[in-house]
Amino acid sequence: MTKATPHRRSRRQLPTADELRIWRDFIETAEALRSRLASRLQVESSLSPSDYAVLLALSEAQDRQLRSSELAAHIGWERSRLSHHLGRMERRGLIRRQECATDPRGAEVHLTPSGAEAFRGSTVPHLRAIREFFVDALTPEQLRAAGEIAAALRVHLDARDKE
Amino acid sequence: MTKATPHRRSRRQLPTADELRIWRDFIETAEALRSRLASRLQVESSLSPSDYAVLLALSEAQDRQLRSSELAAHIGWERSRLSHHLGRMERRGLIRRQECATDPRGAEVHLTPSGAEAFRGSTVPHLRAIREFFVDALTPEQLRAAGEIAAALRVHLDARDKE
DNA sequence: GCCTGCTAATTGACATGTCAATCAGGAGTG
DNA sequence: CACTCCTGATTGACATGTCAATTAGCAGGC
Repeated sequence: MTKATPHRRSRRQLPTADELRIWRDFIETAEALRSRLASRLQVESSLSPSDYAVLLALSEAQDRQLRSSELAAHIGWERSRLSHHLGRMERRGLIRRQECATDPRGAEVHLTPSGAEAFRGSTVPHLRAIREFFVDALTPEQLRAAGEIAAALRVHLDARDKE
Repeated sequence: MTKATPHRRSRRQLPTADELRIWRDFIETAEALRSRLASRLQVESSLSPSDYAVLLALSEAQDRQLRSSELAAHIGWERSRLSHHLGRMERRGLIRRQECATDPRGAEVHLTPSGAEAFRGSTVPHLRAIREFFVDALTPEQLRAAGEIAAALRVHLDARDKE
């Protein structure tokens, strides 16, 4: 698409060395954060961030249960990813799947008592790790800027989805 | 949380709802960016970002070869991850491993002509995607702030490594 | 020469993720 | 009802990553 020219840099050019360096710092740091948080949580609660996201959504849900597709939409996962992950979580006794009453094709995902317990136990360590690794590293202005940057990137990505 | 806080927030407290929202936006957006870039590159060049990182390091190396451990240090990977990845890349003909002349334990990783070719072909699409998904989404001030945020997070993480 | 311990790298088992294919049950149309 | 298409969800094959164990060779002390 030939777009009206931006007032800023030309959109056709490749990134400068500076821009590239920032990109690498940004993406590698985010990756390092993710991996650090994951290994911390693994030790402190035997849950991965993915487990946590699933359990969080279920905990907040009406009756502690959700249709599989609602759950997927809520946490923004592809269906097959969720299916595989639920299979693993079910084997570990964190959740249970049962046939949906209203639609025989569907599955209801239920939080088990053991899953609820694991979730409770991991909440504080999880939040503490986020503060420690992320919030404490930034000044209040940087934190605000981080939120704005994430929002801008998200909007831009979503916009490009539809084109 | 009603807190008459000093200049900085107390380090013991859990994150506020705002802080938590920013964290989630940040980490999920970074993840979305990574995945978007990966699938774009897969289509345009049949290389993953990991492949690209390995090929980039080798391309810049003296004689287009590196000791396996130097390569790992250069791109910041664990050894076993690199070993597995090199195995896959070797099967695809992108690199070649051969015994190191000076230390029989070591391996030299060489860029093959086919690997060099794949790398050349993927450079422009790669850079273009970075501009499109990342640089173009941000104002110059946001871009600068992103660099500073990444640096601050990195420093903080590294500092916590040593404690 | 023989231990002991260190370093380089690989391996195996397993967790996680993607993609394409599949299965089963609606739902609309003739 | 028969046909076709859509939707909900799972599955299998395979790519990727982590962790712990293993293989192999170097190096120092005795």
